[in-house]
Amino acid sequence: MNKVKKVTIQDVAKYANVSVGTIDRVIHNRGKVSPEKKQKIEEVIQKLNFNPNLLARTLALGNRFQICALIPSAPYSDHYWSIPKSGLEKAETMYKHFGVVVDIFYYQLFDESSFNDQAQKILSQNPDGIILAPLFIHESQLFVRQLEEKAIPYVFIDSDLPGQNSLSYIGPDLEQSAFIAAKLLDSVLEKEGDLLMLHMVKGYENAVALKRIESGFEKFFSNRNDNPDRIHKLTINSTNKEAVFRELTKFYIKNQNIKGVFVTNSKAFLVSDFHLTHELNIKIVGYDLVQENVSHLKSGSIDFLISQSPQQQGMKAVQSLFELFVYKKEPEKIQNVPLDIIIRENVDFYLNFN
Amino acid sequence: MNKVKKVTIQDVAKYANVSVGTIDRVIHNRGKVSPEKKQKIEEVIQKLNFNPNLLARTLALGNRFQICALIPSAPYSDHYWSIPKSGLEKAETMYKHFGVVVDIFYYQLFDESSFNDQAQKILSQNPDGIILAPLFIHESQLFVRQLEEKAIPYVFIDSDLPGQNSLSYIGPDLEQSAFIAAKLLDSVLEKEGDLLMLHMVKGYENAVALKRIESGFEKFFSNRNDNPDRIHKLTINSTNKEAVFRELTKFYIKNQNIKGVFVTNSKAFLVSDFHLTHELNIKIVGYDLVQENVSHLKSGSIDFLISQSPQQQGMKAVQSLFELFVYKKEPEKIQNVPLDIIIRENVDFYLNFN
DNA sequence: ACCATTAATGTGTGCGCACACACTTATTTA
DNA sequence: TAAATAAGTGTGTGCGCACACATTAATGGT
Repeated sequence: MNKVKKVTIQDVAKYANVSVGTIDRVIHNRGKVSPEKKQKIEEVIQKLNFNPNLLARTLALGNRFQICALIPSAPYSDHYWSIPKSGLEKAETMYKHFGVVVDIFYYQLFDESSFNDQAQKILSQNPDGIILAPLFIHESQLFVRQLEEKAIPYVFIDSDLPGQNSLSYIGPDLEQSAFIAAKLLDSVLEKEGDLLMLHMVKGYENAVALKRIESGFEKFFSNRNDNPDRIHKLTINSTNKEAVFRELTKFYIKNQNIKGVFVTNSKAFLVSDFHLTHELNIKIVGYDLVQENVSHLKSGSIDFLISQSPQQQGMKAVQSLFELFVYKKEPEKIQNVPLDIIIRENVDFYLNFN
Repeated sequence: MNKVKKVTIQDVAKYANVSVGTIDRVIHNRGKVSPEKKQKIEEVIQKLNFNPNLLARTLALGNRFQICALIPSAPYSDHYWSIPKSGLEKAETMYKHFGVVVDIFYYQLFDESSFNDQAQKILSQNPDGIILAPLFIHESQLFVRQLEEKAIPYVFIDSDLPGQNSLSYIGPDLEQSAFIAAKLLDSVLEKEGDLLMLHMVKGYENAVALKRIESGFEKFFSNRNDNPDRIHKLTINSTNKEAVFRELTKFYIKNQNIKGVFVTNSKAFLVSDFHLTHELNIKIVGYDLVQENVSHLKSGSIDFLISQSPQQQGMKAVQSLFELFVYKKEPEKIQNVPLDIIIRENVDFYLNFN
């Protein structure tokens, strides 16, 4: 058994003929060390390849890093937001031994006041770092301003709020994701028929994000010099089934040559439902592995889903903050996650979140 | 600052009116504890939600877990095997604080004797766990037998060796991956033209694996009652460019209606090269994000690559062994990794291995 | 009734580190 | 010249746990 005996601070001390206290001073440059010894010690550290034992350090310091996350609540299991949440939790169990605590606060998806309430609660806790899904632009900006006053670092997940001093944005490249959606739709369409890009919004959505998506989608076709009239856009101000059905009916009656739909949120299953009830053979590309989408994908009524590694987003967010706390390591300002292309045949591999 | 004071063994002791030694006995059931106290203590542990501090435990035990990995060497950077390797290393830095050491041993891809040499070296180290890429079936079986004699747990990555007592297999579902390849090829082919499934082997490959791939590929078309004559198979006993070109020339002259090729190893770029030099417009689906494949994908001469999360394989392997060591937790016997569908538009997101 | 077992419990030490504190010398200052 | 100050060092304690060992209480045999 080759016990790769770890080099300890004691070893360094013995080797350099000083006490551990002096080593400690050098490591943390607290001064009060004669230049000669300092240099000697630094050499010894090099030679012995000494690395402080993070375990012992954490134990001795007893430091706790409180990370607060502010994300939408998942009203039911299998809801989209339960996945980033599971990523946060997974990362917490990973890092909890190093004193990391992740407290998750939830706001209601269409209720800014709940956002503000929770934000204030978080502020009163004086956490060491924040993970924020800034779905409400204005409220998020206000919150972020307060964080900056308190010098609390924060990362965005899921969607970005450019122009802020966030430590990092961890999420999809939206424009590229729409470009991919376009390509996928095109690949199943035999190069003919019209296309619909369908937004469903409730008025609070990030308009910049939608613009990016539109631009990515259109870019694919303009790159090919396609006829721009092929692409239709429809915005429905609701995610309510009846409302969506009503609007879709109206639209499809006027536009009978639609062969493919790109649904720009996670509600592709609603459109799929509509197609099924009206026996329309129209292809669908959507976002996110929410339960309804998955079952429509498996039954073949949705063709592609684009998944933006939601679990990884949660994990990376915690990881980025942890590394900042412990190693003073600044993460990349933008961390784009993989855009997974999901079809019926590979969906199962993406579904197990232990 | 809400210091979420962690519950320690001391707290439990005080609360239960016993000494820490008794708590310790209960936790590790070393016996010698009166039933009443035992029950009392267990209740207190529940009530206070006591969780042993893994840091302190690791520090106190001073245990080191040596994991040896035996994988093919990566002759150049960007080689396929550098990715699982990076996964192993990433996991090591993650778990090194808990005493995990991952020693990687390399064998030459087409040299069984190098495999045996390294295997013996590993055995002489008496490691606590093994990660093995069992590309050489016979030699791997021999190695595994020796591991079992020594009761050293082992996991397979990349390819499975069914019928062995491995702790886990961490890798792709090959059959499904070929099924996906078929679907992708089909989706870009406008439902006509012949298909080629191309093996390149050097005689040492896992025949069972190839059978699985064939079966998955064929299943897709037979599910649709396609004409089986559409599918051609070719096996080239080399990965040498000249040899491959020669054999492909021979084949394409005889089979002029081929519209798509599925390359069953990571050498799709060779076929792509061939198509480019001979100006053939034939679609390609292949495996793995090796550097040459990526550049052909980006230039458009390869259409799809299927990636089998190589980095995750390395990470999960270490993780599985770690959890076995520390938590006595047996992993799933088969851990299939995601089969990522890679196209030009999303490849970049999969390429950064910090 | 005595000592020898055995069961049940408590105590002390070290893992590697950070940090407060104590201790030396040399250098000022009153 | 004594005392205060500073620069450079060493020592001791605790973080939470595991484990060897010391101690006490309960039971047995003769």
